[in-house]
Amino acid sequence: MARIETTTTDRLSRERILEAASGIVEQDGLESLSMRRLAQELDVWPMSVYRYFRDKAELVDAIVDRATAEIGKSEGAGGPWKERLRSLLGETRSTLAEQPPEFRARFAAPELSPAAVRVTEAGLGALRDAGFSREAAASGWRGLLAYTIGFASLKEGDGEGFDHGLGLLLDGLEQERAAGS
Amino acid sequence: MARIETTTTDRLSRERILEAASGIVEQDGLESLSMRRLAQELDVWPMSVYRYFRDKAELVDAIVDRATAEIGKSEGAGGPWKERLRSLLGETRSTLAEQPPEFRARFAAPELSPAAVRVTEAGLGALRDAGFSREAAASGWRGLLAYTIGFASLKEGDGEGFDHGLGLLLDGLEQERAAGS
DNA sequence: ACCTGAACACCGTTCAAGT
DNA sequence: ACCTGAACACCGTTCAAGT
Repeated sequence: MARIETTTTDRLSRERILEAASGIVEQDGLESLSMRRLAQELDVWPMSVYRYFRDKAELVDAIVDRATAEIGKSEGAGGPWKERLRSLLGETRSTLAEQPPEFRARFAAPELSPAAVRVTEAGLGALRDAGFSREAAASGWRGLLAYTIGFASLKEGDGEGFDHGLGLLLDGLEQERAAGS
Repeated sequence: MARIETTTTDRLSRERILEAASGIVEQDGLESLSMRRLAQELDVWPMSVYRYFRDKAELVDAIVDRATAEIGKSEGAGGPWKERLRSLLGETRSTLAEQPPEFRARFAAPELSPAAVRVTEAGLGALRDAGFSREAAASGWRGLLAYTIGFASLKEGDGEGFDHGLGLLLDGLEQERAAGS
């Protein structure tokens, strides 16, 4: 049996840094994330992290992207449009609800988050497929996204009541489309 | 002409501290607010602020309360219920839109903010007056508040489209009430 | 008793000094 | 050229020393 070199700490990498950083945020909140504590948890010099991330802001950006990376990945183009939107926004709500408020705020400025861009494209696609004009789709999506982000912010309850209000919005949009307004 | 004692700095007070702190947040954002900078701006020793606020968290609480203090103050009990809610939520949205995301997050945990409590009471009152059951009013309010907070979070545009989606929710709730569900 | 300000235990980041 | 770690310019807050 050859002696095995057990370097308990693997080589540093963006992925390993992000994993540790996400763990800190999940456990103790964003305000507990410091470059120094992160480095300590990785058993690395504080400055080593700066090889992989320009500064703390870039690191936080990457954490948010990672936390929201799965949203909207599984959405196909098939099925009734209301079901597609229910599924897309339900997934968005439940994922955002787990994140700190600062993370949710990024979804409201879609250009800052790849996931927000993807979700918006999927949502607009569903509305366009359903026959909404470009303007109606954009306006409708704005309301649906606002409702979803807001509900994710509500501290009390899980997603209770989310589907109900979402149904009101979707039915209302459907009625408007039928009326051709 | 008697010599006038021009102590350029008035006596320190909660109000004076809050004014200066709010100014810093408005100008440079919440992350720029530090006890040390605040004291410097007030031309006071850093520790003097601690006479009026236990710690920074209590100070920030007070800033949020101050920033949202006017919401829902002018709402009477008269007029059509949908108009009452439009006015209440419109005011809520425009006020929250000016605040940093961390401030908005407090509205989602109403027990933390006197203003959120007041707005929720006013909103529930309007729904109850309109004939909604306690359960229907609570559920409906949850959706309306979520929509409003979410819309306030959207970075692009002012309140454009807010009334439209709000109308869909209100009309939907009205239809449900009529159907007696 | 009150006020002061030094001190403690932190930050993010720069940069000179070492290899 | 790379890596290190001392140093800089900050934090919030405690607390001993002065009045």
